[in-house]
Formats: sequence, structure tokens, C-alpha cells
Amino acid sequence: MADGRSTLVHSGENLLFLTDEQLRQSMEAMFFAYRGFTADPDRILSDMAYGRAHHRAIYFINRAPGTTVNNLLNILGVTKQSLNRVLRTLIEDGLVESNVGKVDKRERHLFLTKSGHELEQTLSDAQRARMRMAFRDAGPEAVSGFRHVLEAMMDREMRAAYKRLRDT
Amino acid sequence: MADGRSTLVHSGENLLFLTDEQLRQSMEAMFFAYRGFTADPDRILSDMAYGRAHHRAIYFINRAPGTTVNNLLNILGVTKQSLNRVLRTLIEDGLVESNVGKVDKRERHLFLTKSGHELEQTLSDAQRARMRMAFRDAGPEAVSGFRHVLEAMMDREMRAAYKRLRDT
DNA sequence: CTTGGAATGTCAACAACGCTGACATATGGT
DNA sequence: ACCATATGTCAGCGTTGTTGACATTCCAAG
Repeated sequence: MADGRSTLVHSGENLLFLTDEQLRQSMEAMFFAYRGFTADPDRILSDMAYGRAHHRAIYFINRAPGTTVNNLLNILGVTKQSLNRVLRTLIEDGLVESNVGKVDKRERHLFLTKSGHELEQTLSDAQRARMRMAFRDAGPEAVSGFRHVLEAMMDREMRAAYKRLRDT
Repeated sequence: MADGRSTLVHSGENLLFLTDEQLRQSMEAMFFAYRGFTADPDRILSDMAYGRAHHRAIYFINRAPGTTVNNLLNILGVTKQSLNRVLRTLIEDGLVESNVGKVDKRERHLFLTKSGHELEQTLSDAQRARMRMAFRDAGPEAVSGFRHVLEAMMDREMRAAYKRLRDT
């Protein structure tokens, strides 16, 4: 521990060494698990002309209906130009509706259409099913730990965005 | 529960509802946390002419020195053409060494050079530091749960690759 | 020894999705 | 009324993924 490269902590009756090797394994777990996390939606979307960016947009528009483009930008962490391309195709294809703001006409308020909702359901169902299985397999205490670690791993601004969404 | 959309489980003295809403929050946590997970290396690499793909290649070559191109392909889950482009630049820049196999001369065995190791260290140090902080914050039981859930979330083949690496 | 298949690499074209720059429009404070 | 600011759009470029076609090199089976 003197070199700050490892941390010894107590876990129930067991000692858990947070050596570089342990951290390395966790990084790999994160890498492979995220692949699994996105695998099902990716598969579904690849059949259509859409990708992961479309999924994210649809997801968060569903989560916060009426959100503005700028708000979505902050959540997604991309440039407005990048998001715009995705939004344009979604609007053209009739999955998303963009309404000019009543108070501030510069703003566009985004909503999912009926077919937009349907796609969102399909994608989220697949992703939720995998997560539900993983949670069932790991058990409730593991889930709570999982959530805790993830939250601690976020950047400060992202944690804020996360909590803002969560407390909705 | 009759609709299979939610699961009720017991957590210590508390009841934990795995409703769709809970799963949704976990999905968002995963999304934001992965951003944090990759943020530091991304920042470092953006200054150089490299991206996340280069990081992944360097990471796994360091993890399994002498690995073949084909083996790396399977771990990374990309095509050889895609990996080849990345490897070529890394070899040209003197970060990776590619040695023709002695037993099977078709194979190329990949190693990091001195400067390759240095970059790997820089990138991994940043990523490990974040993870160590998150683990310290969450505590050992949370870490164990975190790992468990991640493992359960992987695809079968990825879980196999993960375990193969882990047991090295 | 020839031949088929496997591993590797290259070239070309393309798609998804990041980015920057330039610009149009709407708003609001001066 | 006007100009800085916020917002959104269009155009072009870079990274990194994809498929397809094809050359090379080598091992191993016949």
C-alpha cells in the first residue's frame, strides 16, 4: 500500500485485495459486459438503417418526453451537429416528432410517435431482459453493489445528469 | 409478476423491487458509468493521433504478450481489416512489434515495445485510478456484487474469453 | 509432391457517428 | 431597433467499424 498501487479492504470474513491485477480484471469485466449490454439492441438495429446513436436518442426522448435538443445534447455528450443527423433521420422516418417551442421558438421539443414508441419498446425490452437475467443470477445484494460502483465511476457532470433523470 | 415484467427479491431486511423502472435506472447507470470508464484514456489519446481502438489493441497485447492477430480479433470482436489498420499504425509508430511465428510462420505474434509499454502504463494508470476510487467509495461487498453482475451480463463467448484471460 | 484450406495482409468502397466551421434564425437585454 | 447569445441546420472531414475481392504463405492430407 505504501506505493498507493493496491488497497486492502475487508469483505465480510474475507480479505479482498484490490491489487492492480484485481482492477485489471474488473476493467476487462466492464469491457466485455458493456458489449453484452449493447449487443441485443445493436443486433435489432443493424437490420434497420439505424445504429447505437439512434437507440440512445430514442431512449432518452422516451425517458424525458418534450426534452429540447440542447438538453438531449448534454445527456448524450455529443455535439449538436452529431445529434442533429440522427434526429433528422428519425424525424424523416416518422419515429420522432419535433415541435417548435411555444415559449421560446428557438427550442424544439422532442416526442416519440407511435411507431417510435414501438421501436423503443422493442429495444428496451431486449436490454431489460438481459439485465433482469443478470440481476436474478447475481442476487439483490450484488445489484445494489453494482449500482453503487457504477455511480462512483461516473464523471461528476454525468452523475448529476443521472440523478436528475433518476429522480424524475 | 404475472406478466413477467418485474421480479421481487429479498435483500437483507429490505425488499428490492426489480421493476422496469429499477432496470431502467441500472441501464442508465451503465451508460453513464461506461462514459466515465473510457473518459480518461480517451482524453489522453485524443492528443495523439490515436483513438479507443488503439487503446484496446495496446491493452490486450500487453495483457497477453505474444498473442496472434487472430486471437486478438476474437477478443476485440472486430474484423481483421479493422484491426489491421490500427495495428499497422501502431507498428509504424514503433509501439508494437509483430514477429513471424517460429512454429507457424503464418502467424504474427504481437508484443509491445518499450514505448508501447509506456503508453499502456499511462492509459491503464488513469483508468485504474478511477476504478480504484470507485471501489474504495463503494466498498468491498459492492465490488464483489459489481463483478458478479457484470459477468452475468456478458455474452457466453465473451464470458469464456474473460475467464480465459482472468485465469492467466 | 501436389493441392486444399487456414492465417495473414492489402486494396477498395462504404456506413455510422464522432468532430469543426459556417451560417440561419429567434430571443432578449441594452 | 440592434446586436450578442442561444439554438438549430448544413457541409465536410476523421476514426473506426463493415463487406468483398484477392495475393501470399504455409501446413497438412492425400
